[in-house]
Amino acid sequence: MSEQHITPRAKDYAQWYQDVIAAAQLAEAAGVVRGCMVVRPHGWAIWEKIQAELDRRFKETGHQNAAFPLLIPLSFLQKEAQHAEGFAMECAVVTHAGLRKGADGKIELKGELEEPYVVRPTSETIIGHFFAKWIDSYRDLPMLLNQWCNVMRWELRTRLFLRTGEFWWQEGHTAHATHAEAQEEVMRMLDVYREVYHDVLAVPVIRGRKTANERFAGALETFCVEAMMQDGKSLQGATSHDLGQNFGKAFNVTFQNKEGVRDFVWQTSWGASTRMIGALIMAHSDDGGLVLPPRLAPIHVAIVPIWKNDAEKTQVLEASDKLARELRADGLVVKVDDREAMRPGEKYYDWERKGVPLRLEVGPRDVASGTAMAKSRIADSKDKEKVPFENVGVHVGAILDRIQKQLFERALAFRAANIVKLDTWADFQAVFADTGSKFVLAHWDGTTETELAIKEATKATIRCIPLPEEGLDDGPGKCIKTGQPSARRVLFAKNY
RNA sequence: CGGGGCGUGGCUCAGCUUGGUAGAGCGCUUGGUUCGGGACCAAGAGGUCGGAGGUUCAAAUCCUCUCGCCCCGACCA
Repeated sequence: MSEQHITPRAKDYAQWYQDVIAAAQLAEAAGVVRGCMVVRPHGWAIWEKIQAELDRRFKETGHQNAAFPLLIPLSFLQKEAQHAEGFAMECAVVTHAGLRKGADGKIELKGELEEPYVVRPTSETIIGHFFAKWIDSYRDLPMLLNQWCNVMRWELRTRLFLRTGEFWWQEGHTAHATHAEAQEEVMRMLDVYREVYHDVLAVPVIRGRKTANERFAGALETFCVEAMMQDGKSLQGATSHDLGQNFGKAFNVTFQNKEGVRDFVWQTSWGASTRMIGALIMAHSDDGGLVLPPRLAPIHVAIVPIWKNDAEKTQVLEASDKLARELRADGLVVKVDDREAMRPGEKYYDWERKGVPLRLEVGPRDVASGTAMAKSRIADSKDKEKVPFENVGVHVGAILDRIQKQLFERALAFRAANIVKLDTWADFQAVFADTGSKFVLAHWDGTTETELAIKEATKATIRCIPLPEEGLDDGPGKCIKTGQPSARRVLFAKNY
């Protein structure tokens, strides 16, 4: 409603990001709770769409949803040493239950708990506990669960959607009889994430394996999908972990195999969070505000009626409502913007900053000609096209499909223009000078020491070791920093 | 958690140096005129100046503490 200024990307990318979120009313800092956010209805509607797309695919691949406690006994966290170490610093802890009125009349804490609870930063431990209870035979496997929930990580520095104290996500947890089966699951879910990013968010991603240094605390291997943002930085879009038997051993999750031999289960976990909304914003949005791919847009079409007097108003509103009814019959969400106090131009800006993919203008001239003026969110403001009232659903559907496709292609082209293979340290440093970043495919000698030295020197990190299927490698070479032998190129970038 | 910046009607900010009863623009409400890319006129409503304590006859302003937000770093995904 109120006019919002959006800082241009070129001027201040971080400020632009915040402005887009505010202008589209996606979320805001809670303020009263440090580092936490309030997701406003428009933001949550996008999340619900993402959830629906993921959830459908989880079910199609045999998973069931369940729910586990928000609070985890502190002792659980301690059972897997690496895991505990990895999350120790960011755990919020519940130490008291109940309140009472103190001597000064103020509310104070009452009963101290014998064993404190940790507010879940992730649920491997508590789910491990229940897996141990539920799994006894190879016939109980595989166990394929997922939960949609919120988690808390006490981050020192937060940014809306990208890193907040509390965030919403899904975490899949599975147990298998063999390592091979678990490994298959890890890749299957990684591909689910890739599919949703490509087909729904219209954001191209690169699948890869994390280095030991970047691995999930407690995992054997961590895989990820990495997406390029418009400033050339990378954002980890989702992760899928091969937990090996680490949690099986920590929580004594065992089963008897066909031969009657007892063994620890092989587990996986995989997750994607509200951070996906951050990826969406930074991949597609522009200086005019939010840009949403049609498949995620809570509102697909905004119809703006244009009138000068009551007679025209009646006429254009009637036509607009009719169009809306037809489009809704096709399953689209349509708003007829009949607000009296606002002129058409202001309505255009309003829907644009909210990311609505398509606007239809319906004025007296349009009613006379039986067509509406259609304006795609990603087209130039002068670039409007006529859409006939007749079979409007077919035409609008085609335009929305086209926008979905254009967004993906635009993002893909941007990434192609900003991904480079480099073989000299000087070139490498030049790319990451100041605040610069691209996707750099370069050789690395495989040691954590070199990885950290490169980070120290350039702030770029190894985002992943791309899977062979990504087709980004071209054989062995020499490490860009040390000159030592390297088997393959890895992906470097600054990251969110 | 270290360094820096900022908290004043819904929003952007002025006022603070040099204490003296809180301002502007936008937005909002009402009425009217407008309406094909951010309209205009008129009349209104709206603020314990982030919070607590202190100094003072008097604090948005000075001092101390504290909370929150933003940026850089460290940590993290």
